[in-house]
Amino acid sequence: MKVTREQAAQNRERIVEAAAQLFRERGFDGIGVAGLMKEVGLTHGGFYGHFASKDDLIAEASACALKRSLTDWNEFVERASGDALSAIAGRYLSRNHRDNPGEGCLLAALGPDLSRQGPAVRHAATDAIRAALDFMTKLVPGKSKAAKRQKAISAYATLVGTMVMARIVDDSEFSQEILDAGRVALEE
Amino acid sequence: MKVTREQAAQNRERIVEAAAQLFRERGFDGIGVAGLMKEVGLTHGGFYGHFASKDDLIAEASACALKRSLTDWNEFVERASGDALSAIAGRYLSRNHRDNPGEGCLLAALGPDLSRQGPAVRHAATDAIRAALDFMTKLVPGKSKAAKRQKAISAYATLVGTMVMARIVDDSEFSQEILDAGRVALEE
DNA sequence: TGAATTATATGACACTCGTCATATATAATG
DNA sequence: CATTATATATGACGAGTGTCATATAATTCA
Repeated sequence: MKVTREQAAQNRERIVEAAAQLFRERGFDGIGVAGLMKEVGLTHGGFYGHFASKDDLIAEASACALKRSLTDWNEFVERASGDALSAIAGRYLSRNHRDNPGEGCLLAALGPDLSRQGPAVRHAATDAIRAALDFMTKLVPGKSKAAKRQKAISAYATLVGTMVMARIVDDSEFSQEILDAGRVALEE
Repeated sequence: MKVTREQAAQNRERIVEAAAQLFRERGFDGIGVAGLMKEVGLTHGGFYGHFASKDDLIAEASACALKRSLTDWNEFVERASGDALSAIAGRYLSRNHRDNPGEGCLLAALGPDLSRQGPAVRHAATDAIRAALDFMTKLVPGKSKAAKRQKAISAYATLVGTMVMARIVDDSEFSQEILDAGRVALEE
């Protein structure tokens, strides 16, 4: 069975997108090549026509997810009335984001797992984090450029850490308290 | 080969401690039962005399690591001259902690992986997080009890998120900048 | 000392994993 | 239309997984 060049390219992209979602939902080890291809409607053998290895896909899917997050942030900010950081925090620290890691922030869904990956993955993630911080530095209030950057970094870290904690906790009231505390901290 | 009751209990504890370290270093899926027992100097079959399953061990090792972190914090604070939160932040956001996840904070090493675990693990983690936050609430400055608690939660989240980011980044200068930003944020 | 208990060792089980060689069938090209 | 190129399918490989039944040997207890 062969398909159009166009169709093939489209299949490749569907694999990357499915991977980006499933990795965030189940972890890099939580879904295998076979299961992934099945999800896209293909058989596992065809995988290696598109990617050199699973690690290769992990790098690409990670970059894809991070890039997507940044464009989402851009959208929120443009639509937002009021200060930009609160707009982002409101979206990021929502129950919706907490309960749907597959479509959310890669760092909150796979942060520690990323640091255990190979050089390619970590480099892609580093670039994306840099881009996100550059974006955020412009939004954040502060006297000097350095102060703004420092604030941007710590704000991002607070977002990630808050979401990680809110997802671990098995008591929904407690989880909500954590989300609220994060939002308050980013509003002063 | 049989050993003393005492020796057996000691072996069990060594398994838990080795697991607590290796899981933090390699992830829950990064080390198997066989490899773990080998590390302790036993054969893999003996594992099920001590634990009902790998999940069982994951729960116990997680609880062990979290409990240990809290007692460590207690020590730092008692020895510290100056404010307690800065003392904790100084230790937590150090290069030493960043480069040795196996002996560090479980949340920073396995946060998202914890949220994908079964009820037993998540419940143990929830209890430990509650205890850590209770401890931290006492240390943090603030007008009301509620304000102190909110501050404690966001401070913990900032610690975790900062460490997660600092570990992902593959540029050591950038990583240091992230650690510094976290420390500054927790000092105001 | 002799008998019962039990901590560990051995070895196997069914399964999943990532990877790849090969086959097949269709699109692209002349 | 004939030929080449190639996207996917099939099926297998070895290695690793968690789990467990059984054997062994030493401790514990009567």
